[in-house]
Amino acid sequence: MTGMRGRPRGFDRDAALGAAIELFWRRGYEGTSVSELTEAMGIRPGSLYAAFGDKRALFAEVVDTYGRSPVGAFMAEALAEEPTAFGAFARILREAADIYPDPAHPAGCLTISAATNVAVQDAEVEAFLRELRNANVKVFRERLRVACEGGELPGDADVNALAGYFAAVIQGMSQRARDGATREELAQVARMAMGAWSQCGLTDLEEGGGVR
Amino acid sequence: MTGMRGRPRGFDRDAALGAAIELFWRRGYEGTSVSELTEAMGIRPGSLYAAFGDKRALFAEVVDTYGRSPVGAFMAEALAEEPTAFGAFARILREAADIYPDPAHPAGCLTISAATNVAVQDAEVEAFLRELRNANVKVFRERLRVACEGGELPGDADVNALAGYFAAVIQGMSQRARDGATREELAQVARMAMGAWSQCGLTDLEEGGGVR
DNA sequence: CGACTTCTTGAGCGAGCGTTCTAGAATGAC
DNA sequence: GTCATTCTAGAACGCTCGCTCAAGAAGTCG
Repeated sequence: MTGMRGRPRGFDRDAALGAAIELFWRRGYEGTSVSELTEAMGIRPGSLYAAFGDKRALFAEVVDTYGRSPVGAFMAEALAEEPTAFGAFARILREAADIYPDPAHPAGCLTISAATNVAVQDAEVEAFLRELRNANVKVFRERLRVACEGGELPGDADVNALAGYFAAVIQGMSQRARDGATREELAQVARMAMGAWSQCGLTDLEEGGGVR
Repeated sequence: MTGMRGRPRGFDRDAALGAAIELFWRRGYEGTSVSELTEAMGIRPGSLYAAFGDKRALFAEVVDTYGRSPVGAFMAEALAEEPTAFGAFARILREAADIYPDPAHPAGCLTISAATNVAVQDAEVEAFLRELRNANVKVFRERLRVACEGGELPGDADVNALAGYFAAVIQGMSQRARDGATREELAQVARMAMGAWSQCGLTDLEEGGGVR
């Protein structure tokens, strides 16, 4: 009962997982086939299923591992470390503009890209992805609520709308990065997006005529 | 050489196309199988291939038809009809908040949903979808350029960034609608998004310390 | 040394994919 | 009527999918 018994694994599990991350990041959940995975990971299907379960479980582990990586966790870190909500969201947008187009890895955010995928047949995976999306919005909302209670935002600020707004912008930045937007363009988008901060759902700029 | 020869078509082509639109709108390109299509359209595969070509051609026709429909053309109409760029984009956002969550049809924008799909295996379809996305940004950019030349915007306004910004927000609104966001939430998002207008890439709100 | 356990290999499973084929049915032209 | 043409119905094509299985290889145990 000392060392583990049986034939030892013949490949580096972490390296194989890294290859899976890269592949899922680039091509999404359903866009990546098991045979592509086994080829990229350098193993045979039997080994994949023995080491990771099935494709769904592997994807879940990929998302989890990515979320703990420096690139994947930058939002959570900003929300936790910045003293003000304004500082946190400004930093998130600024860093997203740096990270998303970085050629060192596939463009955009793995989580957002995977979660944005609308072609998912598998109902369980679809629910999983929807949870990923809404979890992000929920975290934003919570941070904004704290800002309201702390007095940084007016007590009647619409945290729902602000959270939805930032989620939308960030997701859009990820997609724009995938479509080839440069770091400079994304930085500008980030700067403009923070312009909404001064509004907080208070100002009413309805104008331009009553079409519809 | 008078009437068309051969056995006449036994189904309503427009109605069948409408069913295909509904299906592609809900489930995306790759999420919709030909057998699902034939069932929803009430025809057999042979009839589908005879009338529409193949799945790709059918999808292209779906996108085109949707783009000419009132719901699909609201952006182009706003850009063409509103005298100011501000009015056009404000109207686009306002109408998107109305249309995207409308339960009369699948949530969000067919074009954006389909184009956002990252799981597309077929390289040609992927290129087609990318073009759809970038065409939108391009149209925005052009309208903003006109606004610069007309004096509505400062001549050195960053039309690239503004166009990318609005594209990102609108895409995010479509996705939020698909995730169940209400008309009210989207209307708030739209209002906030227009707050960026006053900036036009001039203001610099870099602050919050030099983390990163 | 076996006995036991675990991993690897490679073939192959059933199901679904997009698509095509064959037969026959329904029309206009002559 | 007969022919050419066009559509319909249904079976089936080849392919890929995610996944499994049987056999053997490579270790730790006693």
